[in-house]
Amino acid sequence: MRLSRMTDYGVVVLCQMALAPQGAVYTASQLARQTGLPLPSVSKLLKLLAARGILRAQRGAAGGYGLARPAESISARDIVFALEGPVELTDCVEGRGGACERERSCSLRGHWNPVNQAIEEALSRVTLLEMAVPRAPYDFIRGVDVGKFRSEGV
Amino acid sequence: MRLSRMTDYGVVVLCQMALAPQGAVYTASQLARQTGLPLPSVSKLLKLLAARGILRAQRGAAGGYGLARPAESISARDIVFALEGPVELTDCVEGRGGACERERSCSLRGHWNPVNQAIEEALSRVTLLEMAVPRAPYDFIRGVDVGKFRSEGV
DNA sequence: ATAAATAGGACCAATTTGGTACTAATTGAG
DNA sequence: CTCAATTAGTACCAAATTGGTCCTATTTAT
Repeated sequence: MRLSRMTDYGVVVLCQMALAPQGAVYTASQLARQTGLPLPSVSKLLKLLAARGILRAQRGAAGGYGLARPAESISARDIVFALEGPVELTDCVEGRGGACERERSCSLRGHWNPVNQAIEEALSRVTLLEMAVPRAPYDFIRGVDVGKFRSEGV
Repeated sequence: MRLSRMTDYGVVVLCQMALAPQGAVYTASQLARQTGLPLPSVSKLLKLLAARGILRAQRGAAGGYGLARPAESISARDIVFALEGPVELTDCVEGRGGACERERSCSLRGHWNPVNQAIEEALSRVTLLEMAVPRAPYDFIRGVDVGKFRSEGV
């Protein structure tokens, strides 16, 4: 049970952006360099995130990408949704017309829904800012004050 | 964000078995016929579930598969674990030696863990019995008494 | 004008996945 | 004891998905 590598990349890239002051823009190549990820994939990723409203894109020379909202109001759920679509653990999800021809008679219909919802909730509770705050190697630092950290611009 | 089709099949097959009295055995072909799923896949599935201890296998003539434990003590987490391995949303999960060469310096390390755990919890809360209880088409029946339903052997 | 950047496709190679096929081992029944 | 039914195990194949590449168009600051 895994997320695609693209989603993983997405979080890495977004974390990088989350640590800059609001309004800063990064180019695709900057982000690829800083994260060590392959440029073409990062580029594709950024286009997608911009199309889904997570990022704001500025075209043209001196353009780039920036967060469309503050990092604390972007959740893991937003990112997963943007890059993988809705959480539907199986083909059989209620409220999708015609996916399964047995829908009308199927007695299993909808049984995964509570699990889907619980997972969405879990993803919603984690914000990008929380994911972006660096942890010291091997957890030497504990109880970091997120707000303080952020204002220091580290 | 999805489970593999095999896991989906697994739940369908297990639900079928959950509705029989404890100790009943089904052959692979019976289950394939009853569920309408392809026999070879069902067969492979059952072997796996038996190897992982979810099912108990009886070899030889008049053999077959039965639940190793009552349906109410098998969780969705057990099934997902058996068929897909541990919930690790990304490559970067703490406590897996050597998966990522940047582990020592990585500041993102472990940030998915809370999400992984929340998902495991969500899966653990749903039992096979709950998934197996038939729902009337379009939710005409509500508030089924699971225990009562079960003892009637429907 | 030009250069730097995003937008949007088409395309390809590698991996994963679902499905198939075959042989071996086990066991109940006649 | 023999046979037929059944699971166990393995190797393999085809199709789908995925990550990655490449090229062309569009936008925009200088």
